[in-house]
Amino acid sequence: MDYFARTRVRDIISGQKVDQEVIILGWARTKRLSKNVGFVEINDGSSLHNAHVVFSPPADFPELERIITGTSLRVVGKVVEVKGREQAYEVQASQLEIVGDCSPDYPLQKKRHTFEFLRDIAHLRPRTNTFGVINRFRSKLSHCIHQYYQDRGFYYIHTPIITTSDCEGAGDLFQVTTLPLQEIAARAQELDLDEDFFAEKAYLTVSGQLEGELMCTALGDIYTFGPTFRAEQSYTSRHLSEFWMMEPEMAFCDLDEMLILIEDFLKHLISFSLEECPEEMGFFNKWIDKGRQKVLQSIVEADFARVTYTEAVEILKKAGREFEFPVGWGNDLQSEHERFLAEEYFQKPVFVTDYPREIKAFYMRVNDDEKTVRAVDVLVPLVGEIVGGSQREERYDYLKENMIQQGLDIEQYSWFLDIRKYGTVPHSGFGLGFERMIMYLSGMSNIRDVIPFPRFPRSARF
RNA sequence: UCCCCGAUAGCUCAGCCGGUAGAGCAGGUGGCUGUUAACCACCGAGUCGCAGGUUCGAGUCCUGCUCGGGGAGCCA
Repeated sequence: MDYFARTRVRDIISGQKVDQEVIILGWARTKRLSKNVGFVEINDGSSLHNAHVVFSPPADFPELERIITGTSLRVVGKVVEVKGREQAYEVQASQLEIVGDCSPDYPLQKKRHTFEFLRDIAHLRPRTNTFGVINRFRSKLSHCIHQYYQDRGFYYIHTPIITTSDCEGAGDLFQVTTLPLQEIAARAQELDLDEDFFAEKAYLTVSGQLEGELMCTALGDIYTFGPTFRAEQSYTSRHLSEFWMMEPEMAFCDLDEMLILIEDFLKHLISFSLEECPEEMGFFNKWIDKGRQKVLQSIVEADFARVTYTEAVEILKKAGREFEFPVGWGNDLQSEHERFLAEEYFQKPVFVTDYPREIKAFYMRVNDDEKTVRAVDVLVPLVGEIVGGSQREERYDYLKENMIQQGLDIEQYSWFLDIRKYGTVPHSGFGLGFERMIMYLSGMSNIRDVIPFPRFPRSARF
């Protein structure tokens, strides 16, 4: 092929190649033919926009007949500037070659499809405008996250996917096993864990946090960014069984210092999107959520709201409205409460800190009041909880007591306790749900449409 | 796991008080025009999600199941 010789569509429509001959390798999105002139729009994945290729006269290009939406093509032609058209540049074709015919039953058409339909053809939906934009945006935002932390002296740590910690405090786990379960079940035998691959129960990770904590006591500032697995039976528009989470962990950092980092980080992601991804954000603003850009712009310019859990409860009590779930100190905040705080009361991202000890995980640092812990959730309109984090309990005795109270196997977590035994330091960390961040930035309302291959209960195709 | 809504052509949908199936788009054929979600004409296309039930008769009413959507819980 002409892999190295070809010109990407992105570079053609930006005008870089005007008056030059180019080779385009891509897929037909739409074709319009008439007697004297014909048009084929070609997309090669490098941009939302298509290259407009002109065939004049169409009779000179018999292959045109075979082109339907989806056909893969090789085109040679000259880039010309045009006036008074939607597109600023076109390609006057001199050669046309069909690389791969497209069967007429191709499901994608030159019109809008519902996201529900596209989920059923997740192998083809990357070729649509929306998913092209989403996937390019995911890539850019991933890079941005790495850049942000690398620039600040954080190290990227690859924490394990397979773990034997069965209670990281974050929900149900997928068990990993090589035992022949069907045979064992057929013979009604007992499972012998000693025969299993790791000779003990193993799971897919629900968080890299515990390993992150220990790495930060060696490297200072670290972050993880990888897949995370939750086996809950969640059927909602904001939960996945497999999702990507970004988790920094900072030694010698308390909660208040971390809040400064979180706010700066989230604003950085927003600024990056607005400034460096105009094509994507323009698309979202036009087709997905009108007014998205304005909302994001206002977030960058204002401070996030900050309340303690106790203050939040007071606000909810005074809200003067009936909630389905009762508001009371000691109860966890329900979705409706979080939505009220973020969408109605503050109308911007809000930090909620210092939750009751009983409703939070064992590793969170206990406050002097002995009733609350140094936890933080960041709630945003539309998505809900986008960040969850805490200052970690760095005092050996407190941590051990918390673990016993919450019924953890001390023996299994001895390595986690050791960190507090050998030169312990205050440290803090949080987790950012990558897909939820994409939702927030794009305005996409279903998390299954912001990840290429969504996994959720009863669904792991493609 | 619980609550609500839905499933009709490849896609998006209409189909009234139960009477035997329709439109746009897509595909095919022809025409026309520097077209741009192109346009015009014609053509083919359906086990009305599945299984029962009520009825002379069910896309339409009832029950169960499957799948999809929205919400709750869990959380990122």
